Amino acid sequence: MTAVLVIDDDPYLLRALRITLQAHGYAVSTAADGRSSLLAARQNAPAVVILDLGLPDMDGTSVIRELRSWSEVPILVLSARHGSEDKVQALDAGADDYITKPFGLDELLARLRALLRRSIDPEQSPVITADAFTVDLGKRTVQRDGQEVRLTPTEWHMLEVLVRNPEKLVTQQQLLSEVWGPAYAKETNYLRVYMAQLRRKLEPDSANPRHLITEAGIGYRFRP
Amino acid sequence: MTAVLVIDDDPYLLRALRITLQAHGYAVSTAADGRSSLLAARQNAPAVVILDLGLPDMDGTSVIRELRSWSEVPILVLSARHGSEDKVQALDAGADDYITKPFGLDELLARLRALLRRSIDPEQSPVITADAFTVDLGKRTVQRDGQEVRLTPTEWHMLEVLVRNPEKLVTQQQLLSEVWGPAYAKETNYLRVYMAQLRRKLEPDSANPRHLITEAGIGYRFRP
DNA sequence: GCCCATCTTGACGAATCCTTGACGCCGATG
DNA sequence: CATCGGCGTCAAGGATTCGTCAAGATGGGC
Repeated sequence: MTAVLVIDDDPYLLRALRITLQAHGYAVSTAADGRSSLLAARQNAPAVVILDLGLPDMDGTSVIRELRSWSEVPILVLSARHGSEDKVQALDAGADDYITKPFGLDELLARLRALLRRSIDPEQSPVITADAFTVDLGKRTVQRDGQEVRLTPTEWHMLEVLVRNPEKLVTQQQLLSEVWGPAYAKETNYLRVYMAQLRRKLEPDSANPRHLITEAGIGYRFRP
Repeated sequence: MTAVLVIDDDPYLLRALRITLQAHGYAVSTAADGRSSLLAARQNAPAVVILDLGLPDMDGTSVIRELRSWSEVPILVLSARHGSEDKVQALDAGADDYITKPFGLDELLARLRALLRRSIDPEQSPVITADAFTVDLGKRTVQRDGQEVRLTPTEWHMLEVLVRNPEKLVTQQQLLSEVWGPAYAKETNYLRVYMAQLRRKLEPDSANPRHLITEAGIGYRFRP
């Protein structure tokens, strides 16, 4: 099921969107201000974000920029402001689409479909195999010996970053800022703890990892 | 230069778009009806298509569908019709965005940028080959005889400096200050130790190096 | 309010990497 | 022919980083 994060400070509109989206088969999570929305985006890793500009605590374009600094999730902006300037600002900050209020719900849904079509399609085969385990990026699941492995959100997020860059070295800073945020660049402890978790769950011999390789002093690498 | 195909049967709008787009650095080709536009799309392989609905010979959604049947190029639709139905139809047919007339040119340009941002695929990293080994600067890997060679951070850093300046002489001071910092200009010991390491790992005959050449008294040189 | 899963934090031996110094080789020089 | 400086080699130690574990802290669901 496709996960959508709706960010809006108007409880009525929020409720209407939640009901409509759920009726069309989306899994909906919500946030009412900029700060909590960034947190929610990190934890839920939604497939698409619907963002109402004019939040109480943060500038709209700031939210977009923060999101973009670590995520490529498609962003659809809602706004009451029709001016060209606002649109250009939001789009150039990293938004993918911009609808002005009032809008038709069917138009919103159609634009949502258009965005999702783009973001899922280019993933040729969202399934990555590493002979010991299989990662399905679309379904957000991992299998090992035909058995599904349960990962915590953070474990998954970290695995996803590595798996999306096969063979490529991902630096500790990249991982930390992707998963925990740019402010955590010094907490390399987290990496060690979670890498151990991942290896225990995924590697046949976690003492001699074959797919989740550490490059001492630099970062980690996923080898299919 | 980014190639844009503009499809519009209104010669004035067409001219305005051409001039604006060219002024912003795009290469513009045009078509005035459905049939010729499909031909143009095949021949020019544009990076993005701007399509005005309401062409004389074909239905707008038909053009989109035809295009989509063989191309994934982003499509931005212009239309005079504000109805939800038209938008939904176009978007579900495969369009990526939909603007209604009249529209601001800067909004059009911003939406164009948003579409193009999505479609640039992750470029493959530059690979440097030296017939005995290959260096992938993007993945940060070195291969020799198809086998991956593991380098320590310092080894890699030093190799990187040399490989980024093929055939060029890199002085000892340049190497030292790049890898260890400007304060280490006297520690030519390091260079000897690490150059030996690199040659042992990479050169077929480390006693007679063919790619990592010493220029006595001056520095080192990488020869592909 | 309690329980459970998850995340954070700190400490420890183990593994890896960097530094340092000694030694021999070679060509240049006097 | 003897000396000297620059280079390659090697290995030991010390410094840094990594893997591992387990005990709190946190937060959501009931």
